[in-house]
Amino acid sequence: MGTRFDLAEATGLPSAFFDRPPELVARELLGCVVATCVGGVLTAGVIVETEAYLGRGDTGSHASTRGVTARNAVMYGPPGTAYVYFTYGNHHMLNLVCEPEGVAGAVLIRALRPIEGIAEMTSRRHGRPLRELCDGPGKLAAALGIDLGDNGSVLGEGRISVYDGDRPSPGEVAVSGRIGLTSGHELELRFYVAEDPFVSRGRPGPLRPKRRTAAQQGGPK
DNA sequence: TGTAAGATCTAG
DNA sequence: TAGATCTTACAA
Repeated sequence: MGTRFDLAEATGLPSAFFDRPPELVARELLGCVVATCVGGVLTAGVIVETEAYLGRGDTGSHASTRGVTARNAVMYGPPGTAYVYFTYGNHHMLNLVCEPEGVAGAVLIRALRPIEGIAEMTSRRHGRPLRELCDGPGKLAAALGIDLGDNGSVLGEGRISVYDGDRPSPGEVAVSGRIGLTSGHELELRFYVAEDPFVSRGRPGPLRPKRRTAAQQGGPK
């Protein structure tokens, strides 16, 4: 790996690739390439870390709500579309929708190894070093220029495309619990390339539950 | 309508 | 380690 990404020779992943259970897709996305073309600038990176999110029975998933909501509707959409959402007030997350239309499922892209448009990514990440450009879901979305405008876009037809790449051997793939969840973290649905320096630094398990109350927030923002 | 929680990141 | 940021879901 480590070869320069060539769009002309890259093979876009077909929707059939995503028309499968998220845990399968999440594992097989490792080594594939996510690319965006925002403002005429191409940026791309090799996927080194993913998490699978399932449907109603997965308490860590946005699809665990009582039914389809305005936010999670895209998770029930056709496979091979982008599900982008905004969280924690300042971060966008990139997910790829899996399963047939009508069935909720998605894979969160958690970390990339930058390979194309590094200067642009560095600019979008305010001069952060290469290792820190895409080593987290919020970071990679920022580096790739992804925002809510990409939510629901079909891969390869909008600004986001996903291409086949050099998959790691089974021995290089590690599995763990998902990161940052207070519920559902016990499920081993996080897949990453072991020993890869671009994998995020997060650790499995629940985040601290401490929150400010409305009174502590001290009025409108 | 109000409250609580959240698939995070960064500064100190 | 704690704070910033604000959208979403759900209960009352």
